[in-house]
Amino acid sequence: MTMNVRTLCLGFLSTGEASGYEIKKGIEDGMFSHFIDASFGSIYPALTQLTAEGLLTVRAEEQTGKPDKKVYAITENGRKALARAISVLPAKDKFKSEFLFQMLLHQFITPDVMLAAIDKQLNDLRQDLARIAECRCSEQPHAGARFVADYGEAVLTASVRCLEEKRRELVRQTAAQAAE
Amino acid sequence: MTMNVRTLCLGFLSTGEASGYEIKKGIEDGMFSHFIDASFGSIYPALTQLTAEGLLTVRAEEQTGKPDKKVYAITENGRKALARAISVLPAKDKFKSEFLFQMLLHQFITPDVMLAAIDKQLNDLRQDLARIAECRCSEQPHAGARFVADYGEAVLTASVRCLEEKRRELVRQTAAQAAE
DNA sequence: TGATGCATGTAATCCGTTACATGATTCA
DNA sequence: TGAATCATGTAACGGATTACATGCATCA
Repeated sequence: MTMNVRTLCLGFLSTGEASGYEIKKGIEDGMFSHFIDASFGSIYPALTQLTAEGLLTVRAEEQTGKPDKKVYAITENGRKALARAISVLPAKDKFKSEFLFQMLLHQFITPDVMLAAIDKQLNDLRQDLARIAECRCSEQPHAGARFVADYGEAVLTASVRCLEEKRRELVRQTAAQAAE
Repeated sequence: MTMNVRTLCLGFLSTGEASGYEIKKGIEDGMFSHFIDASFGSIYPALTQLTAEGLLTVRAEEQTGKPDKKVYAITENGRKALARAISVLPAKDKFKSEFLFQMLLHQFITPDVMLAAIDKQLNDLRQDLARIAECRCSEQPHAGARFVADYGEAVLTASVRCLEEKRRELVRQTAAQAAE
């Protein structure tokens, strides 16, 4: 499966038309955001290219007060290309975590730096959870969205629980050492 | 925090000396593998560079039957550089999942493709869990390794549970539709 | 008046992977 | 004999991010 910005744009537009700007925002705070991100610098060229290939159509939308919009819509060929790209066994998930790298090498950092890192991580995780909950309410939850939301929620909840325990442990230990 | 191959090599070598080849293998099946990966093409140049900067030392080790090894060891300056790189608030975790992309857009794939994807995902997750369990036994588990192992296990276990349920649901639905 | 949001786009740059090149040994 | 493991390295290539460029409207 080729999971690049092209396929991502096709996927996003399969649910309705949108501009490049809206795609970026939609990815950032919709269901896609758990497992993907993309920048303007990659989205705009991809949309131009996909349109040239006939997988999308464009329509200029004039707006008063705001700059003009280029609204993209997926074509029949676009849907076919998406279906083809998506019908392949997915590659293994890729997960990169500076946080876990830090925790693995915790002997190089002070307890307060470690605590700060844990708190930041907890914060990030909780924000993600909140966003999922939001999506659940706003978007009409079709089966795919429910699947991704359930999966994300399960993973994030487990992370938070584990971290909260680790945090308590750390605080206890630090207090014990300070008391010596 | 700058989590690139350079920092990764410093981190790995902080636990003992190793060759480029051993670093690659060690990352692949040690605790690092949950949240990082790196190829030879990036490791070898990084080691050369770090040595030139005085953060590592090299020693050629002749071997009978096998090609010579270049064994790298971290220097005092290397440890300092690592500590500096690591004492910064970590960036947010990055997670990319073709699998979830597929599930979100499940209307474009057939039930059997979906089932195959789920089974592959379950397989990948279980392999990861098995590797963690292995690391738990082989490596002497210092606090950092235990932290990462616990975290990884919590997350992966939650994923597997959620997926198993989703799989049962899918099988039930497919059977019901076939019976119509 | 200065930041933020809306809106699009290009160019420089980074960071890494993949493929290639080389070569001995061991195991099936 | 052919694949796999050990071992190092370079070059081509890809894919994306960051920074830059532009410009109007709104809100504090």
